[in-house]
Amino acid sequence: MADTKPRANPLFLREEEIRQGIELLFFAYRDFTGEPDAILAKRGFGRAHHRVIYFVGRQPGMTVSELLGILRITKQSLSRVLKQLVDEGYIEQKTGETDRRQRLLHLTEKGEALENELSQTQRERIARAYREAGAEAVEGFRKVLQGVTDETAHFERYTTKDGEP
Amino acid sequence: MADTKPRANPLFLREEEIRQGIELLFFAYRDFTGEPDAILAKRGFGRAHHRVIYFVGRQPGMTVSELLGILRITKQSLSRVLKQLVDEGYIEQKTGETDRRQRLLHLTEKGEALENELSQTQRERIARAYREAGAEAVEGFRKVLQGVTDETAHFERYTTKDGEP
DNA sequence: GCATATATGTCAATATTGCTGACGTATATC
DNA sequence: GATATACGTCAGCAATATTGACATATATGC
Repeated sequence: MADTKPRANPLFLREEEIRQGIELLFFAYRDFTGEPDAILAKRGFGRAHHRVIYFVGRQPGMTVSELLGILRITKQSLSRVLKQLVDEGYIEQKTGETDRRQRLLHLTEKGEALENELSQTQRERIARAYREAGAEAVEGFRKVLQGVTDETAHFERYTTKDGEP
Repeated sequence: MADTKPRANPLFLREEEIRQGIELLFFAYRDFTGEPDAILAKRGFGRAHHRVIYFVGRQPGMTVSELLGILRITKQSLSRVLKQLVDEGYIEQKTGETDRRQRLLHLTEKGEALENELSQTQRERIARAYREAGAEAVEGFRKVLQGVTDETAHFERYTTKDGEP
């Protein structure tokens, strides 16, 4: 199993390469969430609040069901953070016009301000990484991460929406 | 702020591109941790146990301090999961020879078996994504994720260690 | 050799975020 | 009118993180 001559065993290199990928994901995610977490903590919020604010900001008028599908958590879990965000004036719920059972989610001004503050650190981080790596690398980054992601359900519908704004 | 003609505003496209990066990271990480989480749940473990087992398997003989530096959690948090893993026979602690205060961490056979089972799903996922995306894309993926990661401390030391096995 | 620093462990209290199960209300649909 | 769907809520439980305080063993500097 343990070959001491790395050059002699291409499978070892492959394994090493793959494990580097695993670790890159871990470290990148760890550092990526660090700064927003600190901002959130000041307001008594956590990462779950960030996710809700982010996706509602991304797709205003989103329904609760759609959000649940993206986050892949239970409605009880979502309900807790969503209620807080509504109660504290970050998110508004508007009754759906075609289907009055729906509660369409929107950021308030206060919510938008927080969204901006939170995602700014992340946007800067990504922008810097993109700039330093170059356009070609960015395309590779996208291809690989798409491949890592499950090709199912909401993600597809959600991400292919960029065609028509 | 809201330009309705996307083509006319290159900054809008850039923003869109960057937000896609944010989302790719979120979705990839979400799906990447899904399978191991299910395996862990059967043994009464969580994601934190996985991280410990993974990194100890990656660098046998690692100290507790080094592990803390990688995970960036408090020693109390680590202590809880580490104690469980030691008590249940997944990890062994050996007193350091040069520094007897250290408790060098190693996987037992049982620990290696679990490590393998857990990371296999992730290795397969990464391997598939790499295969489908191609070598050049992989290089881009690495460049960008390195850029997203903080260039500090333990990560550097840890990842540049692959030169001498 | 003594003071101090470091590596590690532990107890206690608290917060966030996830889960399951059960139940309720409003609205749509067949 | 029966049934399904969208959403909300109460209650309890578990995993993971935090802070703060304190303890032990060993290393290191003077």
